[in-house]
Amino acid sequence: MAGDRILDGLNAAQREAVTHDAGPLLIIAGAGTGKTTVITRRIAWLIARKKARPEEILALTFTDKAAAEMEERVDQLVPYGYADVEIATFHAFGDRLLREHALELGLQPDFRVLNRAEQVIFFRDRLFQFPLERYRPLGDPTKHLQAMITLISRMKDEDIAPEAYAAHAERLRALAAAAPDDAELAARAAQHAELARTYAKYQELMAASGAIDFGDQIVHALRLLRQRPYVLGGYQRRFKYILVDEFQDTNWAQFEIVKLLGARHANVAAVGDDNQAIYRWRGAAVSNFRGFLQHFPRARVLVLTENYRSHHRILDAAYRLILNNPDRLEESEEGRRHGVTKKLAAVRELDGAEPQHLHYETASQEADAVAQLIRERVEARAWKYDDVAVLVRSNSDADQFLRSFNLRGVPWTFSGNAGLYGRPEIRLLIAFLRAVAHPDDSVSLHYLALSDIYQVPIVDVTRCSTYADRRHRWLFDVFRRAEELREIRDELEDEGREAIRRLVADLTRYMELAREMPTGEVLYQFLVDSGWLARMSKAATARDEAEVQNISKFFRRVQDASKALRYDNLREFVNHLDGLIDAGEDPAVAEADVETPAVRVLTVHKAKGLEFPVVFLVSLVQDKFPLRGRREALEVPVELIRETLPAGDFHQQEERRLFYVGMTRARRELYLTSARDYGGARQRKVSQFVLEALDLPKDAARPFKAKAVEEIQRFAPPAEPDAARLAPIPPEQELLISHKQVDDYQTCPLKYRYVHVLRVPILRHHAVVYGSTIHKVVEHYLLRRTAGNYTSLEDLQAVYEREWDNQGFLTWEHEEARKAAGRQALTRFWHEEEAGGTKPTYVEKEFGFSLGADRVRGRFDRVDQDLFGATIIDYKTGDVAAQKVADRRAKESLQLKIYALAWREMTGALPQRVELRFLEANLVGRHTPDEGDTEEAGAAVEAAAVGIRARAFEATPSYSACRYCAYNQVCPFTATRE
DNA sequence: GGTGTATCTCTTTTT
DNA sequence: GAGATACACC
Repeated sequence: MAGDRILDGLNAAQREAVTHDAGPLLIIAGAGTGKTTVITRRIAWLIARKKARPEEILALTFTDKAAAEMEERVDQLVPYGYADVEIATFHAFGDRLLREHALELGLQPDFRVLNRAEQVIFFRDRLFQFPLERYRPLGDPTKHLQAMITLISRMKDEDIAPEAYAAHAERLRALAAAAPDDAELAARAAQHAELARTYAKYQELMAASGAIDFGDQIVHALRLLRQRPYVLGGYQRRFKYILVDEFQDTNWAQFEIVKLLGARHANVAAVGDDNQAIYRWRGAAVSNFRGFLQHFPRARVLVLTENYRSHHRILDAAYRLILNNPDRLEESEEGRRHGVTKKLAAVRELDGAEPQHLHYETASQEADAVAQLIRERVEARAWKYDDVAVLVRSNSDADQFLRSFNLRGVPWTFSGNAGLYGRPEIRLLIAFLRAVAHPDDSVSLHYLALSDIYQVPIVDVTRCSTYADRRHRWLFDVFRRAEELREIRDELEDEGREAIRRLVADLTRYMELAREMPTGEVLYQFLVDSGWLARMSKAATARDEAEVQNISKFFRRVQDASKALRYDNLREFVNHLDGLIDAGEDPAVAEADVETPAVRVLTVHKAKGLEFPVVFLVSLVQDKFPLRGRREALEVPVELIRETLPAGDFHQQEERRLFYVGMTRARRELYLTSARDYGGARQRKVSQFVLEALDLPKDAARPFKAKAVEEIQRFAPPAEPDAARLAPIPPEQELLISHKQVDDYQTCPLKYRYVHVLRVPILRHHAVVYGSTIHKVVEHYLLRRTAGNYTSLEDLQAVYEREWDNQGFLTWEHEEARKAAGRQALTRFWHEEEAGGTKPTYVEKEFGFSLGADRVRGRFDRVDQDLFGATIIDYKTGDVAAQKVADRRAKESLQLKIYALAWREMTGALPQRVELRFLEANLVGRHTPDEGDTEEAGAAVEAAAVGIRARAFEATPSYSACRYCAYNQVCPFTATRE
């Protein structure tokens, strides 16, 4: 009988686990101890011994991948091929329950499951239906949206219903009422009340539109089992045996489901390793381990410690590390009672080298040394490339290594989790789709025109953009009428003329096609016509191949997404895609071909469950690994959390477990590497985990030197296609420059080029549109006042109505709310001015002064003069919370520094004060400028002028610069991954 | 030891 | 651009 085969090769503890007859069972399976083997064989054993029929067994996992793998291994073991065992992820299982009982739960039977990006869109589309205030600021209504969605999702992990949250908020309100002096408590009560109402509203709206989210797949299923005893009874009778994989990753709600389903037979077997719990941040409750023993006090506990992966030197180091975590199961009361020990013993890899720590001077030396070592060892035939894995804590740590691998000719694959929409080939396709769907999207058209496919000379594109921008026309219209517009026609070279003609003809044709064809077909046609398809089919290099795979991945997404649309047409699709991108969707780039041997670079999280002969854990310095802990923007109130929270610094403990996971991936060799300098100003300390694992003294860092030449090579800027560089502006020629130009150049020279040189037209952001409307109204009032004319409040409001521009608002509710807020701010402004505001000396006063060969120009919103001197005032509409912030903004404003300099240049004296008047917040930021400010202003202007004259427009991407840049969708250097 | 300024980072991933 | 932290300075 098959029994022999099922127990073949198992050690004693494994055999016990597999053949455990009935009753609850907790299997604590350390890294590499054959966890999956035990589960799959146990399933096979239960069937072979007729303990249960296949359909009476339920096995729950976390990932689709794990479920698929388990299913395959069970199939191999169970002779008759009847794969009726219910092997599913928690979510898939919950989903099935819901679909079978949708009506009883008040759900539409064909409900849709929204992913994160779709949730964001759903919420944003209905943002103004939510009872929000504090968490929906009008200047940036979606500011807290992501945080609220995360909060709701965490609430579901913890099995906290909207009513429970509301009750908590109510308790806080009562407490606050009892303590009227505690302003902080009152604020907290109000915030939670707002969030609780929002959570309830979210559930209501989701139900009304027939949608659920991933969290609902668990909590609705839980509700079903709780509220419908006959449903619960049915499943309890059916599932005689339940197995849970990766038990340390279950959250509270998931364990509740397991408890309910297993209540009748109590044949629940959970398998996991508390030392490998690395998903606390998404709700995993390590305390479920202890919870299991409390819920099933008579549970059998088996500990697997025979490790089939690594040799003892690696295992000992990992154990030394993990001993530093106080909260381990083996230290707990329950753990002791059951004699849990987690010290792993090597049984296959008998001996090997101690894990090594390699420390370097700089990050690039570290990366280079790793690359070189791998190469040497491969050339010496000691390793193969695909024996080696480089594990990083954060995706961004991988860059340096990939660059070094390129330099040394080491083949690699990187499994990141994003970046598809950032690939140049995909950006181009998206730009194409946008240009066809929205002829007024000049940014995309601009990108398309300059692309390899159309190759319109940059001079010609710039000429057309500038023309379009000055006349407020679409770039597309200017292209289309290039032959008629004399200013354009006479200046175009033949080459440009032909390229533009081709571009316009193509786009027109695709617009026609898009009227009837689904998006996928339009895109396909473009790939054919542009010659890409032909090029793709003869992809020669690995790079080409990656490009092709990315394109086909995007293609599949296009087809998936168009299915979700009511009408599959290009416009709908592009709007949908823009929504998704805006909501943060960014699929991973295509996985590289696994057949070519290559070093695998991946995050430690992704490496969980995998093993490699050689492992490098890299960038091991404090604040990188362990990464500094960050709190969630909105947190589940601790009072509502039912699981026992771990004691002490649990962030650091989780990082340590993650490090443990990383170390225990290695079979034969483990290298821990670090460097002193990672590009910041500060020296970095070697990760405490390295010292703990290797039992090193605190000063164990030993620097190495790299060769200077290699250093220089690596810092060489990436080769940039030299786009018809124009001659610099000679020193004798005057350069006109404004504070906005200086500011843009400082932010990023390439942004400066987009805005002020190429003049790529963009849609203005609602906050900008709104700001300029308010500005105009204020200006109208002040000008009249200076001239001695009275303006009634009604007239002021009339001007406001007339000047109102509805560009860019999220929805009409947003527009209405903003408009009302503006009306209020203007009313207040009017009252204050009428009640005795000083009469302005100048309004909208132009200024200009020379700084060397440069001439700085601009315009003061308002200048008030009195006996003590001048006050320069600039009006703002932004959101400022406190006086301190307003003052700081005034103090740090480059604009005001330049204004102060201008005033001194023109009058000989510094203004006594500069002010930022925040109209909506009703705050005034004040600052007294000094020589330091004017010096700084002069230096900033000069630095920008030098760059602009030299036409130096290299991008300086950074998180903050790119985040709100209007060009981040088409800019090849953007630091945003969207 | 307290305060002000300089510096750094802005994860991890599944359903 | 915000928020946290490290460091310098008193």
